Amino acid sequence: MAQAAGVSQSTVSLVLGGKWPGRVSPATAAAVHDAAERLGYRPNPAARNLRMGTTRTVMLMVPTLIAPFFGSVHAGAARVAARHGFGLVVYPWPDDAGPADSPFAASREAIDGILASSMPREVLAGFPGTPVVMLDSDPAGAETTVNFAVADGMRAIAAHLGALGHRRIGHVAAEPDQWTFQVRGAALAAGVAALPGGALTRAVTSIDIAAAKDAAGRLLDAHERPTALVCDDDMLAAGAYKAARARGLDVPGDLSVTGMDDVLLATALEPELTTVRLPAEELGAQGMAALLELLGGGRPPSRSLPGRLVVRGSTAAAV
Amino acid sequence: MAQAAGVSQSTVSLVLGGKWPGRVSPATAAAVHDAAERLGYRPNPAARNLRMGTTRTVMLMVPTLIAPFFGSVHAGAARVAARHGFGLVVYPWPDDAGPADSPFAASREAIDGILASSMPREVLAGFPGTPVVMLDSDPAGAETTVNFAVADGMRAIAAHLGALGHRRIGHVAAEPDQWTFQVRGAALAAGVAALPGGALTRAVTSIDIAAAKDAAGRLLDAHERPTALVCDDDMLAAGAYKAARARGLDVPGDLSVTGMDDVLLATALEPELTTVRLPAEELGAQGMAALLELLGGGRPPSRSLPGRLVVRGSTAAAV
DNA sequence: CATGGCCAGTCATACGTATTACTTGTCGCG
DNA sequence: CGCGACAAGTAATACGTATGACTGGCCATG
Repeated sequence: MAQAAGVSQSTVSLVLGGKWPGRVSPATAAAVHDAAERLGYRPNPAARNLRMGTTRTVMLMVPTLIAPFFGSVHAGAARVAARHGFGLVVYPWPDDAGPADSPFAASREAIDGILASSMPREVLAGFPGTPVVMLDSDPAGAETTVNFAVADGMRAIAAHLGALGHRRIGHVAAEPDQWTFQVRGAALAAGVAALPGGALTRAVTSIDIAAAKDAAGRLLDAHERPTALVCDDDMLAAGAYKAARARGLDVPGDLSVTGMDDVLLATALEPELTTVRLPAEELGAQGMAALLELLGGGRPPSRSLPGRLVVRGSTAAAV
Repeated sequence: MAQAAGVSQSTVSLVLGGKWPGRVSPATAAAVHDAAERLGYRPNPAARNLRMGTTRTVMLMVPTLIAPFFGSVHAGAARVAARHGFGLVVYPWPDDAGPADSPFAASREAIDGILASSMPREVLAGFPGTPVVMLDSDPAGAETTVNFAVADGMRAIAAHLGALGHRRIGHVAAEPDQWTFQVRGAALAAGVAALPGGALTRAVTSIDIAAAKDAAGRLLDAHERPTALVCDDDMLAAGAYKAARARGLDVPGDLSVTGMDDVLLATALEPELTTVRLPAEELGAQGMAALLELLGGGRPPSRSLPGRLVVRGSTAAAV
């Protein structure tokens, strides 16, 4: 390449690196660019970063990409990473793998940092010393976190239902192994307790439509049937709809239902779901920004992003 | 590191590389591993690949990761890539970006190959000389492709509806800018033509629930209302459900509806959707396998993966 | 005319690993 | 004892780029 342009390798580097404007004459620079074009030459990025000992690649760890929520997180993170010239490898954590036999064990050294969304802290054990920003996770840890203000969201739902006259409220709860679901549960309990005469019942389920249908069914079959079901996330609400229909209950005529997250599913359901919109893409973007700041030697603070109650057709006045 | 273990750098490389079993005495190997453990030392993967001029990273290009379908494709591709020690960067193509100003332009040289799913061929123009495998794309091109047998799927749907007595069939069609939708449309037309007395009407829509509702509504408001709506994908079927409900039509009592893909949404709808299951994860896995074979100097053949009709509650005998 | 400063490039080296070729020591065997 | 085979480790080099130090030419200034 150097001889093709009739200059030294150093000059090629100066031109193509672009960091030293004015360091090289326009004519020579043009010759280099021309030769590069002709040969289809591209600088080897690995060699480029060799000196600084960095890969300019970060890893996103998510439980799965099949849930659209994490697709949105990725989109936000990828946008910010790309703008800073960082590559982003995604890491869907397989259910059955421990830190040791994870499929990405081979490339675990090939990254500068980790953005972990909704992951248990243990999975980071395999990556000692790697800078980490955690999303949607317990902020009590040492790592910088970016979270949603889910407690506010749950309180807003409780207040919304309270204003509609609901008092007996059922909670279709996800298993509290994730921090966010612990918070959601506690906030809902507090919100319902704040209603005069408010009473909360709860059924726990895995995040699966059929399982949620069963759990919601248990609540609906109780002696004093709740007039509203608050679901920990939108997918669980789909199960609640099914349980209601199976019992001939109309949503929202006989039963109000709410979700949380506002993924695509929320508007696919009929009636469309009242839920709290969590800005997933913003979560990814702010998390990535924090991680890059961390990599740059900064000390980014933990943050919390507000959600917004979106009232659609699944809630109505209590009967 | 070398001196910490009391050996030469070469020996460290021999031990940690692991490619030369028996080349080094067990005692020395243990000493090296021990020192590495103590120092938290990890070989720099960039330097590792420097010699072979490869990055051991491939790029997945998808229109978006927010659609669960592409999440599944990614999962399959990531699994295979990881097993071969390849990193995988994901590339959601932004609607508004041309090849030039794409957010990943900066890292475009940092990859060995491209796996492009459901992407227009033009986006590859910015990556001359890079090995490519295309998924869900026109197999007429020069690249190796891995596709679904969507034509078979559509014919299976037509036959299923035909067996239920349906003759007037409406097609809620996605815009035919993607190859797969052209094939789906043609195959459905052929399948309906094969039914005695079969008649097909068509309304085109963007892939959006509200737009699909409008398109389905147009078909349902026609003089001779179709008794079944065939939708080009599951999300469009959600719109068809809405159009039916808005007109007081029961699914499947008054109207049968089918989708294609079998994403999560299909079982979240009520009634659950009759659709064709396309093995998205398998698509990603086979595509990645083909790409890795290509990178290894092979010439992988193009393939087509069969779908499978999944009959659920949204289809019934014609009235 | 001598000097110093700047411009445009080049030289040399460093980055961290893989690999080839070499060295050293040991052992077995004739 | 002499030789070759072999085991275990090291030296040297290559990979491709970034960058600080250096060089030669040119011009302006005194």
